[in-house]
Amino acid sequence: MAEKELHIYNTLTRKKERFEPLNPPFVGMYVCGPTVYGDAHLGHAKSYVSFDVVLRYLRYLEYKVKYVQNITDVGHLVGDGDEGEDKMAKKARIEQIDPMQVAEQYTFTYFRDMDALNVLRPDIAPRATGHIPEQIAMIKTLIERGHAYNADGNVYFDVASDPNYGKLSGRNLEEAESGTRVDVASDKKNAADFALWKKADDEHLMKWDSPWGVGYPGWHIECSAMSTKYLGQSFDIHGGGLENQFPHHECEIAQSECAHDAQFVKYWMHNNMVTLEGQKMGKSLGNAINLHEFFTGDHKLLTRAWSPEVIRFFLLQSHYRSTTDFSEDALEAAETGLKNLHSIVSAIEKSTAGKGEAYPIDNFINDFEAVMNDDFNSAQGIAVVFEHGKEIRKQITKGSVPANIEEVKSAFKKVVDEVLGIWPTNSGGDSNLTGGLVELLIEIRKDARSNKDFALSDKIRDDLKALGVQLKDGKDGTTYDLD
RNA sequence: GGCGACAUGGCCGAGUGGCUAGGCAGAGGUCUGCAAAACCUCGUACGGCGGUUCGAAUCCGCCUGUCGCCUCCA
Repeated sequence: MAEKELHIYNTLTRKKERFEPLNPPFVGMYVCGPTVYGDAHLGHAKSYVSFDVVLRYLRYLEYKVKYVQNITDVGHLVGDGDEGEDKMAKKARIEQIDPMQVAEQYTFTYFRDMDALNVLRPDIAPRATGHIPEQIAMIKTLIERGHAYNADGNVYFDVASDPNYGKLSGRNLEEAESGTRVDVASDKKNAADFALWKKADDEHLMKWDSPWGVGYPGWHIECSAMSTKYLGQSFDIHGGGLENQFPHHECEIAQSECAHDAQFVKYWMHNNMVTLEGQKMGKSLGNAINLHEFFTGDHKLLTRAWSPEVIRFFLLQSHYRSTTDFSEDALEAAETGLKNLHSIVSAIEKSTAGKGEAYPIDNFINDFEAVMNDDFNSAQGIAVVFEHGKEIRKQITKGSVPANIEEVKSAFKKVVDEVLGIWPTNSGGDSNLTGGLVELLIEIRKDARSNKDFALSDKIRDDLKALGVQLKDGKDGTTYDLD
């Protein structure tokens, strides 16, 4: 389907909808960020690479996007036996440091790994602990409006007061209760009520004063408070992992819409999960491979290192709403494919002074936009790049560089670099020392070959190959690719 | 138990009521001093059983299988 307008699959309506921002050309976009108590893993990569392409494509379409992604640095309750101990505190106890050190350390590694994946930084990365007053204010409003109640220092959202509760996840309260595996806290009016503020005991490390006593905020309220602060009571896009649809996003909607009388978010987007041998990869399952371990190869399930570029390309080859099943075989195929793509890009980049037939570059742009307009189909976007790229390279190899080669270059730069973010990082060898040296060796090899000194010419070829420089003999001389 | 996804050629992975996805791997060929690269050609896939239709892998039903959410998690 060739879409001229951007369409987004909206989890709220379970349909693809034409994208119409609330205040064009401005777009407010919020994506749930990480809880910083451990290194980012492949699952984080899938989510943030997916939304990175959403962001980049919106900017490509010339929307003025304000992109907010929170950092959750308040711990929430762990699921196992450590009743009442939160993640940040647990990690801090294990490592014998202050919880804020834990947060700071993993915030650093999070951005380090995302930078490596070429994920653009959010415009604003607000921290939950930096927005306690905003969260308290919102809770007060909810109490005043009769949507929340204080039970001896624990403040709960009163789910029964919100007739729309469940509209995102398609649940109703009766069903949620009958099958629940959660022990119901005794001070709740309703099993589905969720905490806005929790009372802290003496041992609790992260706690703040509030109108309801010393405590700490519930998990969901930070996203409502911070998105409202930076994007307003209503904004365009809210993204996150599918597993957050319920309860997290459902609760965000309830809190925000009951506090503000305005539609919270227009388009809800959820990325699917990464699986490892068919099983969900997650921190709590202990089968998550950290991104840093991928980059270094230092993990018992990995046979070698995998570059961030390959990880990004691998992820973009599937749709964000499909699960991505990880295997090293699949990564290896992606690696070879990416290398080929880079070879195509570099053949185009190196071409100048086109005198051949002009390439219909509008077709490339139209094809690319058509698939991206269909809910950001990066997998098809990559296919479009291959199809047109190979066609153009064919012309170039035949010695008929398109007359509009500069236009071709800028189109590829926009699509492959600006939107997809998979531009070769080390391709521009022509003007630097490496490029000069390789060209020199190519000259020497050429002479050796005309003298039939194949021992020398093969040595040059093989040794360069070992250094990651691939020579390619063509009709009009020899070119090269860097690994 | 409730809710929801998905099952595509050797592998990964898009998509669609009739027309080529793409990548990886593989086969043959052109080129080459030999290779590599590039280029040309090739596989005619869509879980099973019914149904709707002129026509379904694409729509409907049932079945089987896998997975996710219902609890912190991207």
